[in-house]
Amino acid sequence: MSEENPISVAFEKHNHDVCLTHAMQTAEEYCHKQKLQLTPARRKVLELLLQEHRALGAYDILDLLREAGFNSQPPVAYRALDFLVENGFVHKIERLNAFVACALPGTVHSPAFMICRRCDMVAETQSSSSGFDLLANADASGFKIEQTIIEAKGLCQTCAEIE
Amino acid sequence: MSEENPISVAFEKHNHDVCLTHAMQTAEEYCHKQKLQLTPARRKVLELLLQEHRALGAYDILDLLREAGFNSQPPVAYRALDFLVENGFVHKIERLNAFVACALPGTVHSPAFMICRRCDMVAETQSSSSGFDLLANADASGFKIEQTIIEAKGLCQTCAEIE
DNA sequence: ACTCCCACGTTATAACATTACAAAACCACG
DNA sequence: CGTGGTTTTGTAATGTTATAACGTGGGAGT
Repeated sequence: MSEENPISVAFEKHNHDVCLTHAMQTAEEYCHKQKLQLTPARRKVLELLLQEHRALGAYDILDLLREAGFNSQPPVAYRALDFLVENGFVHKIERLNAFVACALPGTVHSPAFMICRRCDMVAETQSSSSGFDLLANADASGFKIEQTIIEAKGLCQTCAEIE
Repeated sequence: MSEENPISVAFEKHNHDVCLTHAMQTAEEYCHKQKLQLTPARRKVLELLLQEHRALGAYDILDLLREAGFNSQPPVAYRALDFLVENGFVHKIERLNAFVACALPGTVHSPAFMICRRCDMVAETQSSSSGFDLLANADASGFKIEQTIIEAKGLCQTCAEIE
């Protein structure tokens, strides 16, 4: 299980408990090392995203937080999400205005996402940072890229079979 | 989004009148061929985006429409934008929740964008659709990509010099 | 104990987007 | 023509996503 291929892990069956535990541990350690506070709200939001294993809107998260006894004003969720995104534990999916737990926490990576338009499943994959035109053009125009988002919309295998 | 910005010049100087006229002509012809209606509101929105030559939010567009004597309820802008996006005359920049006129109207292309975080300038470029990992992974997992968005955030040359 | 920083509590509001339904304009074809 | 279906628009209301602003409290270092 720990040898799971990172590619499209979301589209394959696997043990959530294990990946949740592992991801939380990674986050703990990272925060400890960096002297960052993984406060209850932040921890809970990360847990929720890992548990759900899909993209959640900020207000979905807010609802879940409320159920868990947390405060439920929007800033509560957004602050936690900002923290988690900043530190690479969570990614924002711009197309969906939603958030998803990182599949490879604790590693520097340049993610790309495949988003099923039918079931809203989000799978994280790696984008190579070399060999495509965007970077070459950026270079030529003097643009300094700091971060690139890549989001592919389409149909996951399951939904493609259904349609 | 509705903020006026002095640095909002393209990364390269060029004659807006010419590109506006050309783009409008292209749109006219395309719509005529496809039996699509380039109605006054749709035409005006496209003109506005070409004129401004930067990304505008839907409500910015709405304001400009109002100034031009059009109706100003949100659906007016969103309907026009939907039409223009569907037909490839305008692209949506997901990161900014904003819209920008296509730099290559009338051609099938897979755009990528460079977005300056300082001046919100948006430059369109081409993304090669081959040779990067996303597609390979998608293929391997059975995901059928229909559309990919690529948005790079960073600093344009001008802003990089200022900072 | 003081103070600085960070995180949180809370209210309010801004910004972005859609639903729903009625009316009007357009257009194909008999 | 005219009439029926399709597309577009008018309009009100509402839904969804995100941030501003300002005050409070708690822990670390001095």
